[in-house]
Amino acid sequence: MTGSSAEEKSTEAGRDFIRDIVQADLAAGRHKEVVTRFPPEPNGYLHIGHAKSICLNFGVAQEFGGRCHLRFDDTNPVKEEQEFIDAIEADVRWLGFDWGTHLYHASDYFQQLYDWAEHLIRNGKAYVDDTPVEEMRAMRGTLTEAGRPSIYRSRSADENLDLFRRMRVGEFPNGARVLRAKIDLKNGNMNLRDPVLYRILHQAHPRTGTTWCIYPNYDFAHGQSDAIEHVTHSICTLEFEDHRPLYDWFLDNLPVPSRPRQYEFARLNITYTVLSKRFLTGLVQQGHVRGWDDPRMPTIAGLRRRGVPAAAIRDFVARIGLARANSVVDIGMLEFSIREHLNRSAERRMAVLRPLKVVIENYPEGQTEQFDVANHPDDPSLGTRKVTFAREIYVEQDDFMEDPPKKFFRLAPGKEVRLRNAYFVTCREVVKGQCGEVVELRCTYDPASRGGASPDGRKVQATLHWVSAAHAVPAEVRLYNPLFKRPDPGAEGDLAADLAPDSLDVLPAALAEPALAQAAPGTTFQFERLGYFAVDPDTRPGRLVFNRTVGLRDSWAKAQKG
RNA sequence: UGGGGCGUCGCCAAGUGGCAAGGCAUCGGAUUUUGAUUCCGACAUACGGAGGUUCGAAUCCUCCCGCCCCAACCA
Repeated sequence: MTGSSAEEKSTEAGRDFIRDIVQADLAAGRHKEVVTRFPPEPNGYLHIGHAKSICLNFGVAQEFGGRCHLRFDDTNPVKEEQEFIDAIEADVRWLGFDWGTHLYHASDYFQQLYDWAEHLIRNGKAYVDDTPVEEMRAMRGTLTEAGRPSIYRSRSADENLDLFRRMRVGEFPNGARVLRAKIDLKNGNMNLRDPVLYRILHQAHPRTGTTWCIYPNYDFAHGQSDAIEHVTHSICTLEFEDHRPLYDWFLDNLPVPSRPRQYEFARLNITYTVLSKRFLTGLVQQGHVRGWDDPRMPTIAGLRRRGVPAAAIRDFVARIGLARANSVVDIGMLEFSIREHLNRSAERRMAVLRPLKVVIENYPEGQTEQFDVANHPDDPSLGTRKVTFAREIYVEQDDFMEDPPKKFFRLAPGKEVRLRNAYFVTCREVVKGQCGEVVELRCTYDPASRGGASPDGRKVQATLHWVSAAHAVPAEVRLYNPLFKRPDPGAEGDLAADLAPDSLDVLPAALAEPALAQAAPGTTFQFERLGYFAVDPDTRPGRLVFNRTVGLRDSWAKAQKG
């Protein structure tokens, strides 16, 4: 990892309230070692919001010499799948974190949790309730009205035990009964109004198979799992704040081996982006995107395929900070971190997205020559490559205007520009097609400007990228725009209505310099003057496919719009 | 009208009684064979509002306003 990234600074000085708490706890001797955990539910792919949590949990453990567990919160087999488990592990690793031997699953603790449930029952703190779902919901009351007890609330411990055991062995169908904690039906906190602990689910589990037909829910599993693993700081997002009293209630009423504490932080939101697993799942299932790893997706897999370096994600997370206030981060922040890393690491190449043919009339027919070109302007260690020049080349359509405005520096009739690393050329003639469209430029070059140097000190206003017509290799280039057409998707109530129709723009006839022909999937380059592009896994021999990770900053384009 | 949180520059975010960090964005300017990068400079008399305590308040107190979360046998 290089340089002055926010990521590194954060390990030195960057404080946040979580790290303050951990440090204070360690200093006070409350724990001899900090233990955190990242607890994904394997019901979808990880997204950049999870990356914030991953960086936090693994980061804190790393910084304070503790450890971070990867624990799957796999308590709901109707939604969870092995594919997601595998993808999550791969994504966390790719992000650069290592849980060592500390891979756990809530399902590892099913027996212990079950025993603890019986413990509550024996102590009169849990009961089996036969009330149908609808009715139970109604009896829980509302935000302003207290709940009412079910007629089953006063069952004896023995009867509850008997019923619960029969639930376990599969005597009852789904939904017939649940196990509930007996807490306080009048509490202002809905989570304390006798929450459900176990439900009957005749459903095979990815890990425990058909061993169980009753499953604990989140509240009954999470805190106890933390306690079993001796997690010291259980960090989650704000919406779980109301669950903390319940989290603590279980720890208070069960013979758990340790006493973890829950802390909450504000989840990540990004403009033009939706970070809701439920919605992302819908995009995939309804075919709005090509899959979980579609480069338009804010998933870790999508960002990776798009060409975003893991270090850029970590850097982004470090830059946005951590707090308890809800906030929406400008997508530009993410783009900044991406450019920051790619600018340093990506080798430069030339590629033309929308080719416009140029014939250099005074360049001898059949002649070619090669230039040695630096792979990186600021990093000689990245070496050089050969770039072939010839009489017929292609430039970018955007780099020519027949009738340019005052500040347009690029090619225009009679104008001279530099071809990057090659020669100065002057546009002499514009060749048009049937409909008056520009199909070709006839130019002349100045042999004295070889290599792009100014022969007599004269200036050109622009330097253009180009490829040799005879040597370039064809490529498909995929440009991505935000998935949503407004910065606050869903603000009007309908997320789907805010989906942008033009989030994918495929350019099938791009041309890349030959040095790109063998580029391996996953590699990222800067196409000079255009942006950063990653080789897509769809690439096959003879068929290059690139994803635009992010464009270069473009003050010209900005001025045009303004 | 219940419970739990949160409000500091356009966007993140430090600050926890002593005279408002930093980053992104933006706007100038320098350098430049990428209108990129880099570099320099500008950018909150002001901390949701109103009172109060204090020599002194974003930081303490009171009231008010606004926003978010909670009524799954999801997590």
